[in-house]
Amino acid sequence: MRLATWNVNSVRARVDRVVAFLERSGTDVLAIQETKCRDEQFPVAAFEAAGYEVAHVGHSAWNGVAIASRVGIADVEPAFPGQPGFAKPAAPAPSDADAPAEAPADAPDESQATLLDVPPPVEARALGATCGGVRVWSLYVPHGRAVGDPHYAYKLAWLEALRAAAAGWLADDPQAQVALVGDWNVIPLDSDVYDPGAFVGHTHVTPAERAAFAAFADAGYTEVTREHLPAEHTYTYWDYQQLAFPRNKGLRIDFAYTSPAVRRRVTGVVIDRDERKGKGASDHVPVILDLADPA
DNA sequence: ATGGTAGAATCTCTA
Repeated sequence: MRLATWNVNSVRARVDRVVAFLERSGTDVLAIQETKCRDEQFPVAAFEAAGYEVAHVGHSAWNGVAIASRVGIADVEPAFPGQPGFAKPAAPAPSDADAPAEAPADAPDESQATLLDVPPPVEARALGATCGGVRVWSLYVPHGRAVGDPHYAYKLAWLEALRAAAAGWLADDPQAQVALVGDWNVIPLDSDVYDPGAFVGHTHVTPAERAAFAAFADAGYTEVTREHLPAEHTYTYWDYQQLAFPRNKGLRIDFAYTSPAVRRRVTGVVIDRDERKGKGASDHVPVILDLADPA
């Protein structure tokens, strides 16, 4: 079975390219990130015409994750258990000068009540489905924006919650076939970035992010793309700006953590670097795993 | 020349 993951940066803008990739590569299951559309906007027909079923979760023009499969798609979950939402920081309390003088002192504070009563919205960043016997999770880890930004704490909490869920799946069944694939928005090693100096003080490289990423190994998972492609400066993403791709100023941020039962089946990994070429490319390229039949 | 790209809810946000 051929299992791939690809942050496509808008599935509507790139549907022809994505379907062409599926057909050219012979991919059976594709985990897609950054679809940038709502469910009803997803171009399902083009995938179905090529022989793939699609599961998708998307709430807006941001985020959005999907799985396309030609080997079945079952038990779809639009989030992982315990997936945190992003809570906007509370607005600063109005000063005395701003408060209306006639407001009764015991008036209920509705904004505070809303913050307490409504859980933060869970973003469309994780979708699970069982395809060809493998529990596949298409993951779009929060970017973090900047160290110290509320989105940075959210990113760390999101990764830790995913790790806890994934550890639970293996505890329930040590033989479980699980693949956690996608855009992790973490640069695990200095050799995964064109110039570590360019990321000093930036997200993606902080010890906390790297520890959150490495914790999946402690939970029993193996990052099989590095296992099969250990060469330094093997990138999966090149920024659109500043001629990053022609200059090969890339990042390695798309990975596949697998359970032991899947790890044993991996016979090869390919990063489809050529997919970054030409007009209309995503800024990420597909990462492809070949899996032998289960023992 | 102090930007530079791309996609989307485009008098601007996100990456």
